[in-house]
Amino acid sequence: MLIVTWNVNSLRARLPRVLQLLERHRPDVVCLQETKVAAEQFPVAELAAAGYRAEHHSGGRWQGVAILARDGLALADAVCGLPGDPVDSEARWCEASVAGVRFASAYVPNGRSLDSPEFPRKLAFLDAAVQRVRAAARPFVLVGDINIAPADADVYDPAAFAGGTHVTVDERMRLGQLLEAGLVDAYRHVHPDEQQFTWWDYRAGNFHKGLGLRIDLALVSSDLAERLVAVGIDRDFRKGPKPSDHAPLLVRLSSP
DNA sequence: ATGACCGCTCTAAGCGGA
Repeated sequence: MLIVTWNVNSLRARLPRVLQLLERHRPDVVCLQETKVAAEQFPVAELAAAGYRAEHHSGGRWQGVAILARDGLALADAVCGLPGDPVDSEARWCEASVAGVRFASAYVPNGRSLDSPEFPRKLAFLDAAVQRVRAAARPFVLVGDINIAPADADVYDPAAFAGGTHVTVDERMRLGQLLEAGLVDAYRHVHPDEQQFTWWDYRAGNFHKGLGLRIDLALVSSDLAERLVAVGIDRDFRKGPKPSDHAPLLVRLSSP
């Protein structure tokens, strides 16, 4: 099973690149974040023509998450929203089951700055995610733009991020709780020592300078971690015409 | 160099993103 997670920064603006990804990799499951599309504008027909069906939680101009399944795979039991998230007006979490695996596509709040009200809101979202993961049946896959760099090795310049979001003890403690709940950071599990990023600021030529963060994660339940065959980041999708500022993360599981 | 982008839209030198 090939699973992809990708923050597309607008599904409407990125549709050509999403279709390119579907054609190139033929993934079984694709979790999208920051679709930034109203429900009635979700490109159902275009995705169907490419051989995919979607469940989505769409919030209009901001946020938005989706789960796509390749034709022939059962896509069932979709649920929008994260129980326990104190903000229910933002589309940041959706779940669906594909081929017997429960998937959550998550777009964790950015947090903006440590003194912003958005920062405790980010922590509260993460607390709710921990509760959900503890309660969820296995096999379970939580993927998405988690907006936390797990370790300093996942940051191009840790000194530059000191005092900022994405690297604080408060955020990393909650990521640790997700792992303690039985999830495995699939990229780090397969690549214990490599430094690769999933996001690079559009500005300042940061992508071409290699200045990025690893903040898009695939967290798989331990029963699935045994089946990890390959985990990679397709940097080609950060290149070329109208790229997202995130690159897709690809996770391949062997057959059970 | 505390610079540089991109997509959204109540099209504003506005906001949010990370």
